[in-house]
Amino acid sequence: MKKVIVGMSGGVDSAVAAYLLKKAGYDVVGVTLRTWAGVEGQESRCCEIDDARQTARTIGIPYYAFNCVSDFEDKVVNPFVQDYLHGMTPNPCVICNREIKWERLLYHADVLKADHVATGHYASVVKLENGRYTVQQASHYNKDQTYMLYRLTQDQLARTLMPLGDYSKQEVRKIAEEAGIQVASKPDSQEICFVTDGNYADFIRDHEEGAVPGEGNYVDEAGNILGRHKGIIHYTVGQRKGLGVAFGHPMYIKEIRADRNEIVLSGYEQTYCKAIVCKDLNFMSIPEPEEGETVRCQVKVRYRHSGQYAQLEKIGEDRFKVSFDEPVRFAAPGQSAVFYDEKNCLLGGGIIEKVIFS
RNA sequence: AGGGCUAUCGCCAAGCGGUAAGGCACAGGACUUUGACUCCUGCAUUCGUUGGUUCGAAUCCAACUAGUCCUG
Repeated sequence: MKKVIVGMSGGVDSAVAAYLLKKAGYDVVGVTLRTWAGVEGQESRCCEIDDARQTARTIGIPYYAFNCVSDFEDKVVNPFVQDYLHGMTPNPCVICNREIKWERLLYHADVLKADHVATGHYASVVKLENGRYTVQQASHYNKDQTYMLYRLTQDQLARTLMPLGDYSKQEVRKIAEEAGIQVASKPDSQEICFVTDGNYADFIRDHEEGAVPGEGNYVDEAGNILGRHKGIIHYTVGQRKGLGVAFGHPMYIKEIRADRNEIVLSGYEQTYCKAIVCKDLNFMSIPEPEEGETVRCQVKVRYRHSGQYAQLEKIGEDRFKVSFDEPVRFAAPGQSAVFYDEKNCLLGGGIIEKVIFS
């Protein structure tokens, strides 16, 4: 009998993943990675141990909770804070998946002599004819979570099971209900798991030893001063609300210039970009393209992006230029650009380093 | 002191004789394992004040008040 370690967050999805694997005949062990010790013992929404433990008991599987708070702090939280201080818009979940979740689950799988690890992501692991592993979008596109998984390595994928790829959220809740799982109707998680009150600026201030950048100017693209901002950590590219300045029409943050403590505001049309430069790449369905080679694919510059066709081109060491067929809006440095092939599988992805508007 | 200009929601702002656009902000809600975006809903019976002209005024006229600029 194959043994599998299921990462359980305390929510419905991972609970049903564990349940389905058990039903399919696997020797299932539930594991929760404790990533965050909030004030007054509040846990983050990615690791609610009490719910996970109760679910494991209901399903009838062994369960362990492991602490990885300091690891999470080092690899996810601190880089998140630093990115914000430098005017970028980090995407902690994609880092966490590779560096924490899979890394630690596989470690525990080895210790517990398990063959696989599994999660409750809405996506499917696929082995291709070229021998590589990739992740295919969920059949129910509106819950597809492949965007968050593009950084997983071949070694990680080789041992990964994702049982929920063909289920809809409604089906999952129904299965949970029928199995008597208590969290069947628990709300979906949302927002960054370790910023429990949704206030990033305060969180960053609390986690930064040094001074955080203060007030500065809003400027237009020509450099004219349009007003004052509260400090760059309060803003992100694409933001329209909460700017505190009024114009006759909507204004968006086009760019954050951390070095000059300036925020560039522009109208709707000016927020489109035609290309981006990515770094820190990871390739899945294909090996990393050579310099001079170009690859056609579809690219998402954010979770919930419908995607845009583009051409990839290696322009240097761990640097790729992504040229869009049609301009896209609100690509933000620090966010991830995720590439898909024609079969809706992950081709690869990287972190947006630079946005090219014209 | 004289002359010009302006006074419309907390803020910006359209309207130019026919019965108060829009944006920001704010309040709800939808969407969401990142940030943002987006989408619904609500938000001036009233246009500095007082009179007048008119079937009808924020829109025209007068006076007053306040702000602003120019001249002295």
